[in-house]
Amino acid sequence: MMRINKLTDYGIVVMTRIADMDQNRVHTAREISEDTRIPLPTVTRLLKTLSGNGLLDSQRGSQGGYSLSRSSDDISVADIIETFEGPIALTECSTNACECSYETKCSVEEPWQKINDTVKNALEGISLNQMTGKNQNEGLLNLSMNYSGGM
Amino acid sequence: MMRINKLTDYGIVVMTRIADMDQNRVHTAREISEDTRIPLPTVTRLLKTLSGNGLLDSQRGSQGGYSLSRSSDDISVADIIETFEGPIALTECSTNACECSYETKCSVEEPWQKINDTVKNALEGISLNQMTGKNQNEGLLNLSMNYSGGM
DNA sequence: TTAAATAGGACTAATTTGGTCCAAATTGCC
DNA sequence: GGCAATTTGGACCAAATTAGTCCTATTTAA
Repeated sequence: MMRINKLTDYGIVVMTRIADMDQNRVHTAREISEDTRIPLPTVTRLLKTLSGNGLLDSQRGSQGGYSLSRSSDDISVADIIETFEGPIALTECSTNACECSYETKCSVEEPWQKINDTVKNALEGISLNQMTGKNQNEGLLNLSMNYSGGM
Repeated sequence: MMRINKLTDYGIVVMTRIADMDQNRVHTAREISEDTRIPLPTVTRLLKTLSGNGLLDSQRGSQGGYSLSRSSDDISVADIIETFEGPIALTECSTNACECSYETKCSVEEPWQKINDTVKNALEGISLNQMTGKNQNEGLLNLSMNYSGGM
C-alpha cells in the first residue's frame, strides 16, 4: 500500500522519542525500548543504523548511549527515511540512472522525476522537531502546498 | 527504498500507453502486451484490476477490449496508485483508524497525516495526460511546490 | 577488572510481491 | 447455433524482501 517499511516507521518513532527527551544526557537502547515498547533487539538495530548514518551520536561503554547529532530542527523526516531505505525514489525511473527494459517506460521518466521531487520536498519539509509533542498543533499548521500547474 | 510496487509501476505504464493510443477504439490485452513488452499474463491481470476499479471500461467478447473510462485529464497518478495499493498511506497512522500498539506512535499521528496529505496532493496533481508523450515538456513545466511552513 | 554499553554482522522466519495458469462467462460473427 | 476472441475471477507457487533475533567483539567508566 505504498508504505514506508515498518522499521523506518519505528525509526521515526525512536528519533521522535529521543528528540522529546532530555537533550543534556545520552539515552540507552534499553531506556528507549522501554519507553517505546519496541523490543530491545529491534531498538538496538535501529539505533545502530541511525548512528551509523550520522543522525545520532553514540557514546560507547558504561554510561554510554545515544543522542541527536544535530538539533531536531535540522533533522527532517526525509533524513530518517533515507537512512533506512536509501534515496527516496518511487520508481527506478526516478533515480538518475534509468535503465528501463520497457520502451514505454522511458516516456514516463521525466514526469516521474517531477513527482518524486515533489514527494521528496514534502518529506524534507517536515522537521523532527515538528514531529515531537512539544509543539503539536503549532509547527505544522502552516504547512501547505500550492500547485500552479494546470491539469 | 520506499518504492511503489512493480505492478503499480506497470499499471501506470499500461495506462499511459492506452492514453497514448487511439481513443476511438478498444485495445486488447494482447495488443497492449506487445506494445509495452510486459508479459501477457501480467498485462491481463493489470487490466482486470484497472477495469475492476473503474479506471478502464471493458468490453467482453469478440472485438472486445479496454478503453479509458474518462478523459486522460481526469485520471491522476494517484488514482492509478490507489487502484493497485489502496489508499495512499505511508504509515498505518496516516489512515483514519490508527490502532498504534506503541504509545509514542500516537504523538506522531497528526504530523503523519499532514505528510501524507502532502504526498497525496502531489500525486493527485499529476494527470495521466501529463504522463503521455503527447505533451511532454509542457504540462509539467509549471508544476511546483511552495512551503509556507517554517522549520 | 568488571559491568554496562555500543558495533558489526550472520542468520532465520514471516510476509509480501510478482508472475503464471486455468476454468467460466460474455460477445460478435459466420 | 456454434465457434472464436475476449474479459472475469480466482487459485496457486516461486521469488524477493522484510522483520526480528542472536552472537561476539569492542569500548569505556568506575
